[in-house]
Amino acid sequence: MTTTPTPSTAVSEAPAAEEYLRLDQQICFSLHAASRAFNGVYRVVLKELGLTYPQYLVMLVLWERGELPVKKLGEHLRLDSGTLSPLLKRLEAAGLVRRERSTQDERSVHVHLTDDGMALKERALLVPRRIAAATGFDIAEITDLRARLDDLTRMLDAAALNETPECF
Amino acid sequence: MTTTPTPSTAVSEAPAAEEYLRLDQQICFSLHAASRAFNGVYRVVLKELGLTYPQYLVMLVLWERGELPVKKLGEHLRLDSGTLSPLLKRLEAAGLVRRERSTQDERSVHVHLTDDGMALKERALLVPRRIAAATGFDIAEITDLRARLDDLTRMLDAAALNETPECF
DNA sequence: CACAATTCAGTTGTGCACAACTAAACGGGG
DNA sequence: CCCCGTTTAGTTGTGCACAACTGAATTGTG
Repeated sequence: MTTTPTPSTAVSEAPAAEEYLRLDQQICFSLHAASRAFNGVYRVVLKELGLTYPQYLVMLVLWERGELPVKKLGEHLRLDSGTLSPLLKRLEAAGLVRRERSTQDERSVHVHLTDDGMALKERALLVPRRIAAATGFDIAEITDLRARLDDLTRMLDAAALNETPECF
Repeated sequence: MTTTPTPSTAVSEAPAAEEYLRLDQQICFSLHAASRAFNGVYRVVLKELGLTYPQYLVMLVLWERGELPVKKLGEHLRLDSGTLSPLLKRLEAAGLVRRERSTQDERSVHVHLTDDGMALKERALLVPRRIAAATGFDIAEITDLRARLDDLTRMLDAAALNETPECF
């Protein structure tokens, strides 16, 4: 195992490909694991608010922007109606939002906060500090990591569209 | 932004908390979105191998380590049996792995690669380069990002265990 | 106006993540 | 040897992600 650290002018290119496979294992696994670890901490912190992590993301957008059609909500969160429709129904069942079909355009459904939904924001204000404390990162580190992740997302989304059939 | 690094004796603490909420929205959303974007690119690339992204992660471990009990596989991937059991059944149904109960310890189930499973590695060797091309990041950037994400995961896992009930 | 294409939310089906639980097998202490 | 706590997979139930589809409303074009 791992017999050739620097293949250089080796007789076959197989070792290089194997190393790529190992690196790939590392980066894709790291991102996957970090996302799930993050999710796990939020799960604990949000439990007392009665929210899941994706529900919290939806509430964050609504707290900041007030009221939005499902379509816009999906654009902000990079989620489609297949995910949002049942999630919003659960938030509505919990009494945090109301969904009302627009009178101007009956195709679209506008999501409003209820009084309970707005009130929940006060309790949610404590969440970010608990999360920040859990990461142990300072503001600069968090901001930098965020920028890097957003770059990554942009690149990946662009690549998914092009679907680069021939890159080598 | 970040106008009040130390709120101290301010007249009201609302603005600082709101900013934290906004920053929180940014970082938790960024990680969530990056993970899903990554997943999406893998989904496209792995489609021709007939693998999902989590199935690919399992195969990567098996390609590198050969044969493992479910328990060890779960430790490597940070996944429990509730996720792995049905996933492994699907891989077995696809003819890529075999699951066999250990004769030494009948509680544990060992996961082996089949010939098809081993053969699939050859086709998978092309995957990492296609992903790397999609990110547009060079090796150094990927390695750095990976290190940062692993730090984050470690911190979050540690915090989840302590569950820091009073941090402020 | 009529009709085709588009937009929007919702539904269905598949797979993953995880908590909570079950059941079988193991292993050590009386 | 037997009991009891532990370990290990597996099952069940809930929720999210997403592809593929449906159906209603809207818009553009002849």
